[in-house]
This record gives sequence, structure tokens and C-alpha cells, in this order.
Amino acid sequence: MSWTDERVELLKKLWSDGLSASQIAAELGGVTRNAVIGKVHRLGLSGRAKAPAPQTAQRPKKPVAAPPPRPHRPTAPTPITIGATALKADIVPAARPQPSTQPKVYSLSDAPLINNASILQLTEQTCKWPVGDPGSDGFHFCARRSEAGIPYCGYHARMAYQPVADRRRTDRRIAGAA
DNA sequence: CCCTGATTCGC
DNA sequence: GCGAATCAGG
Repeated sequence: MSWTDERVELLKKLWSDGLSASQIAAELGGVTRNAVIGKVHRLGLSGRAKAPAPQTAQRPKKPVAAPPPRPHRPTAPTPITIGATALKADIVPAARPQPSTQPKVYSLSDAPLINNASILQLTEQTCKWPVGDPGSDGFHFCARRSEAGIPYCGYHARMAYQPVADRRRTDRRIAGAA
């Protein structure tokens, strides 16, 4: 995945919005936070104003609002309780669609219609691209206006219908490689 | 250990 | 130019 004009533009926007490099990397997809930081430096926009955006640095112990109820599948009747953990696996992040057809060129959509959208708030008009780690606090859906006929905004539509780039998490130290 | 950005340097 | 590896820190 390369730094297209559009991706650079989004990078600039998110960076100036105070998002962290890893958050931006997650939103862009196909790049690591190292790549984002490297690009930021090459663009000469390192150092930014104080970020009012909620940094993931320290998570608040209590969510501001009650956590959204976890949806569960209506298909199977509630099984007889053997273990109490049955619901755990119910949240499955929307699967990234596999590459199919090459879509037309979409324009970059605007800001999210819903900030921090939960799955329950998604409608026909909102991009259903999952952002962040399901189960983690910051997880939400993109929720920019979706393009007609497809469940994604212009930007994510392109990600969705492109071959899934290897989403490397190589920022981890290699264990054992003393 | 989780995370952050900064820097280096082989590609 | 790119970004993994590394560094320095919260």
C-alpha cells in the first residue's frame, strides 16, 4: 500500500486532529504506526498542537455512558447454562470483504455522521468499516456517509474491495531475538 | 507491559 | 521515499 495523495491528505487531517500514529495507522490500514510516523516526519509536520483528542494513553476506568448492550444472535435459543461465558464470542467484527470487483473511483467522504459509532447506530447511510480493536475501548465504526449501494464510505470502499494487504503488526519486538 | 513519538539506516 | 528496528520516554 502506498502513500497516495488521498491517504496523505487523510494522514495530515488525522494527525492535526491529534490522533496518535497507531490510531492513524489503524484507520488507514495497510501501514504500521512506524510508517505513519516516518511519513509525518518526511512531510515535516512533526510536532503538533496539544491534542484535545482523547489519547489512548491512559484509559478512563469508567465509560462516560453505559456500554452498549451486546447484540446476540437470535438464531439459537438460549442454551442451557453450562458455563457463563457463552455470550463472549458473539461480537464478531465485520469481516473485511474479500477482493472482488474493482470499484469506480470514489471521492473522500466527509466527517463521520456519528462520532464513535457503535454497531447499533449504523444505518444504510453510514460506513460500516470497523475502526480499532473490537473489544477495546476505542472501537467504533467509521460512520462517514456510505456510498450508494455499498456499506462503506468512499475511502473505505476502496480498502474493502482491494486485496487485503497484509496488515502487519510487526511493531512488536521479535521475541527471543536477544 | 501497555502505550507514545523520534531517529537511524538498509532497502 | 519508505518503514522496521530501535531508542527514549509516560
